[in-house]
Amino acid sequence: MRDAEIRELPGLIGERVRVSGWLYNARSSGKLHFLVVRDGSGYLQSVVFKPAVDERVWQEAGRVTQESSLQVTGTVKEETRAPGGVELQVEEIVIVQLCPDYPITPKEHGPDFLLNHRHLWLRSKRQHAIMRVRNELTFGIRDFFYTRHYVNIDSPILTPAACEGTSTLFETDYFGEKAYLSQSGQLYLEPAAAAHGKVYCFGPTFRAEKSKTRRHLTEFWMVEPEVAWMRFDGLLELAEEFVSTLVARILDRCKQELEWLERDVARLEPAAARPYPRIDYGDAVEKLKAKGFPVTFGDDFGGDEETALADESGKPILITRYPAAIKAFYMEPDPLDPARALAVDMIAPDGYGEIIGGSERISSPEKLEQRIAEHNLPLAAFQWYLDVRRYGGFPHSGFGMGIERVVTWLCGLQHLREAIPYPRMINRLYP
RNA sequence: UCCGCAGUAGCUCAAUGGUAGAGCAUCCGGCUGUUAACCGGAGGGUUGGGGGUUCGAGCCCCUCCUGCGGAGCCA
Repeated sequence: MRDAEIRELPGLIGERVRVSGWLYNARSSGKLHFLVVRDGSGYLQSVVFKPAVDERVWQEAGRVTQESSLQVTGTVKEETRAPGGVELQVEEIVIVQLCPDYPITPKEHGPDFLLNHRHLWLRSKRQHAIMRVRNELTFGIRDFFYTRHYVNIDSPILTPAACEGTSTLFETDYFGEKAYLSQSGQLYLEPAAAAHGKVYCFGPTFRAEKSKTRRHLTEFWMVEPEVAWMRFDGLLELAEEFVSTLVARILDRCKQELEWLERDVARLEPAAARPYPRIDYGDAVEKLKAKGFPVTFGDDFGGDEETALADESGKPILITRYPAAIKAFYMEPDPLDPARALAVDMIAPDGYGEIIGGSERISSPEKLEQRIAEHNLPLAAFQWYLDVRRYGGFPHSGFGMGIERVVTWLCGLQHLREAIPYPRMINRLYP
């Protein structure tokens, strides 16, 4: 007899194993108990047949409750009637802890109830699948950059001032001074690009905006590459290659999870191939006008507008060259039209919204200083950032991608809050 | 901050202004192949808080609280 994880069992047919886990669900008839055990690596139908076991084992099988921790020992058997094609013929059961009144039943629950029990909700099959996809995505991101010789540079979370001067920040006391939780690692990444060439940061980001939509969290994870000498065209190429590579990886390695999530994979497959459609901001405005949206040149797009612009094919789209006035201060003006910025947003299809925002950065110290003044930002706080231009200025570009929005899209979720283990939103800090 | 929707059993939801109900969960019983198993029985309620109208309020009115969705802002 050996200890085994459930994922190994298809290769252990006929062997006697012990599995440690939790009771996921139970069904019984007069002389049979079907105990579905989960151990994190999979789900196992364990069959207890009354004539085949001691009376004590039969009694234990009858009293074990949902989510009780237990160890089952028996013989692995190929069985087409069992989910997964393998089941365990039980000889011994040890209940480690009998679980009383598990709150989350196999029936429906509302979002508020489930979020109050997020620490338990994570055990459910659907949440398990989402976290597996998230895990594959974050590992795929690091793999993507590592194999292309990017260096991971972690940005600080506690910062002395607003990075972009737009969003509302969480303020905290820092030994008598004010400090803020970071809303972007980008500004700290640019100096590192001068040190290593190709860099990225990957960490939590905080926005104190009182947003109440399915697309917003107050704490979310963002990955931000920054590349020295990369111009705007190169940035568009990078964003496309990045997202298509990640989608292909998920389709290849998370088939089971996407099936459990009932994700329409055919809707995701087009995004695994390049190129993605690109549309100039000005053309996007015209397209929206033709569709009856009350937009004028200079407006930013809302959720409905983004959805209307999205491609029919299931590919994300790139919207390029936004008006400078509605974009961040550090973005390089378009040489063809200084009122525009070399900025790009990537919009996921099917209403999942913006997943990437990026730009070429201003490389001239004079131009940057002027922009800081125009945005009424405190010049003194940005001296170190201006140094990137003063001491060997160079063209560079980068973007930020929101992890939860991508997970939401990949998994086909209705709400961003399911895409992170412990969502932080307005009115929700527990558990 | 603004607009809209909602709050009834542990959970998901019903209930013309007239005796508060069902399914699931829990407990008891039945069934040798179940797939959110099924069948029978039992217990379980200050209808979010406060005030008002009425012979009578879960339902109508006022107010507060909480949650959800959207706008703004963004990834």
